[in-house]
Amino acid sequence: MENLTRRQQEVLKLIVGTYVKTVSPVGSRTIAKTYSQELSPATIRNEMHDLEERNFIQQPHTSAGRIPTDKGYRYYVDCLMSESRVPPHVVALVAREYRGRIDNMETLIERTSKILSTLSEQAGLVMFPTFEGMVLKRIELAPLNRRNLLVVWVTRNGFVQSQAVDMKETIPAEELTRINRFLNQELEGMLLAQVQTYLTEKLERVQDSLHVLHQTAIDIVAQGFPKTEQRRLAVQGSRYILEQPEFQNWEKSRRLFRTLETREHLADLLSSRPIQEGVQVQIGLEHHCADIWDCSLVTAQYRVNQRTVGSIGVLGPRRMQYEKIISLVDFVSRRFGEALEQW
Amino acid sequence: MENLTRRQQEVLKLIVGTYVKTVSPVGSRTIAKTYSQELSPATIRNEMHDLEERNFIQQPHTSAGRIPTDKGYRYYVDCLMSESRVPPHVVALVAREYRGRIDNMETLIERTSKILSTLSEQAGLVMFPTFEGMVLKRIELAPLNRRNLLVVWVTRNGFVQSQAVDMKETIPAEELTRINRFLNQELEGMLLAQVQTYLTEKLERVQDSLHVLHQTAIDIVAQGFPKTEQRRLAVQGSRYILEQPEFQNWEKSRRLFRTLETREHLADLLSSRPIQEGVQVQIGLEHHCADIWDCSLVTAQYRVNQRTVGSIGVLGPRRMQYEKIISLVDFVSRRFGEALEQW
DNA sequence: ACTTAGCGCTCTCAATATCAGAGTGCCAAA
DNA sequence: TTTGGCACTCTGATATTGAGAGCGCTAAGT
Repeated sequence: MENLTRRQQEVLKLIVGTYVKTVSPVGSRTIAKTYSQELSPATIRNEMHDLEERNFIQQPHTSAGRIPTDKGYRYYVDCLMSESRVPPHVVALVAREYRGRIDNMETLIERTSKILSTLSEQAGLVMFPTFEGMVLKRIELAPLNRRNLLVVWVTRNGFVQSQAVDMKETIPAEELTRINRFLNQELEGMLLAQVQTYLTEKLERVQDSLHVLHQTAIDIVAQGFPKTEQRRLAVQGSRYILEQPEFQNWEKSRRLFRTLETREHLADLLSSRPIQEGVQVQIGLEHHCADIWDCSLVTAQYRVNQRTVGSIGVLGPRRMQYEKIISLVDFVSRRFGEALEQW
Repeated sequence: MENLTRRQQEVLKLIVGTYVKTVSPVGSRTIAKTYSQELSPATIRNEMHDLEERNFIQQPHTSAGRIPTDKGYRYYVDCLMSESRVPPHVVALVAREYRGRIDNMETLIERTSKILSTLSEQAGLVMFPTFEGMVLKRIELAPLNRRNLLVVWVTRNGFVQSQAVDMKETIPAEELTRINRFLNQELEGMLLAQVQTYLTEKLERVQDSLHVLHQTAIDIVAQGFPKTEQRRLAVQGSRYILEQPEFQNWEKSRRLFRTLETREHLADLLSSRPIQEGVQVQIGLEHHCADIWDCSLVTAQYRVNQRTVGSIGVLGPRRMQYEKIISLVDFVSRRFGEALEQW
């Protein structure tokens, strides 16, 4: 981490704070007035000059005030920002949202992204939990017609996934029942990530009369393992970003919405392994997604029974209230994990 | 329908056609040049004056050209528009999209709304099929914990819905199995809309030793009947509307996105009973949704096994190529219905 | 060595003026 | 009924101007 003098730190902090509020470049007078000691604008100007040379701040044009650069925000987030707790009304609101009857996981997830977006006044993102991270409660084979079979997976926390399988030949009803019973006996309570390897190993060990049945069962499980949706992403409140003054520019908002609608990039960003525990902040171009270079992304993973199964996040303009958003994302990720567990 | 002279009709038709292409008010010179007979601009001006008095067209300001009003578009759609078939490349593209393996209904629906939006270059909307309109294949009861039970419904065409039920008291596993078997025996192949009444009537008829079991079964079905999602709506390509020149105005786009994100209004519009068969067109304020007064909505219902179970639509600026969009929506609604059937 | 007053300079933004171009409405003549 | 012609209106692009904000630099003060 680079060295900044105490005064430079304070100046940078004031610049970020003021810019986030006013959305217009911050001049030396403004800083001089809010600065703790009496100092003339000229002195501040000198400090600002240094900060600019070292690329913490920049001028949109000659003789305008300064705005923070990516690096400036980064330093702010890492070193200057004061920790903050979510305010009581947020705690209350989140508790209220999760208290009511929630019929299925989709609703829970939609509601969570809605919570994130209304409280942050920015876009709220929630990755659906990875299927592999969940524990199987029950598996159900439902024939759709002669050749197609629907495999329905119910996890212990009530998440349901289904996947159609195209069978080479019709399987008689009785055999299907036997396979179904066999699968439930074998797999109940197992982590879904382990299901396939477990079955294959089992096949190698057991060489009995049931061999053919086992083989079919493995086939069904392999083909019927949910393929899509693993990276499904719920987005709410993209309109908030549109309302920000810096997105009046329509080329920007075009690009933003392209990214938001495709969801691929976002899903990548959210599901990439984080470097460390806790809340991640990606500022401006740090996330390497050129279409939203002007946005920052604050993410956190959530856990169910100590196991990380997905992540949530907030996407907003680079100029955002990082303290507020970070504490919000942290808080909601925990509560969301708990809600998933209890449910 | 109001009377317009042949010439007035042709002038109106040309105005709509030209305006849709150029997005700027159409003057008398332009019309005079493209008009079938030789006529001077002055003559056209007279006709335009009449059309304006009768509210088919209007001037954005004095001495600008004319643009169609809602009434003008309506007349165009009802009387002037030439029928059109979807071009071969659209037929091919849609066929290709539906040919590939589709793993679950969500994917099918997402893909359909994507088809609508890319081909129309506007927002594509697809209502999920009403659950009540589908036929039950199988019902599955999976205990989540002591008090909660997950009811999983699988329809004949492979759609899966689940709903958690809060039981007053724990039901023993064996009894649950019996209830489950009973429900499957009784309800398989039944239209979901009829399930509840059927069971209640059955209860009244049968007064045997199984009465208590039946009672519990009915309870479970009543509570476990999927409540949400009935009006779930897939939206793709809202960004296309944002790109239209008339939505550069940011107050407009703000309102538009509010509507698109809430989805409630849209779902209402799509699920309201249509006046007649086939494609519906709602122009401008005809849909009584003030937030999108500048948009038109083209919708059609889709059927599975002769039964109407949902609808699809395209939302775009009022100035749209109605021939093209109408034929597209009509075409996709049929193909989508077929895809749902075969699936 | 640090701080500051002051001055000249630059750039933006809003207000204003100007002008060409498009299009109308209407009248009078064909 | 149609049309040529002309005066009038409104927009939109372009240029001009001036006030205001803010900086850099220098020289003087502490």
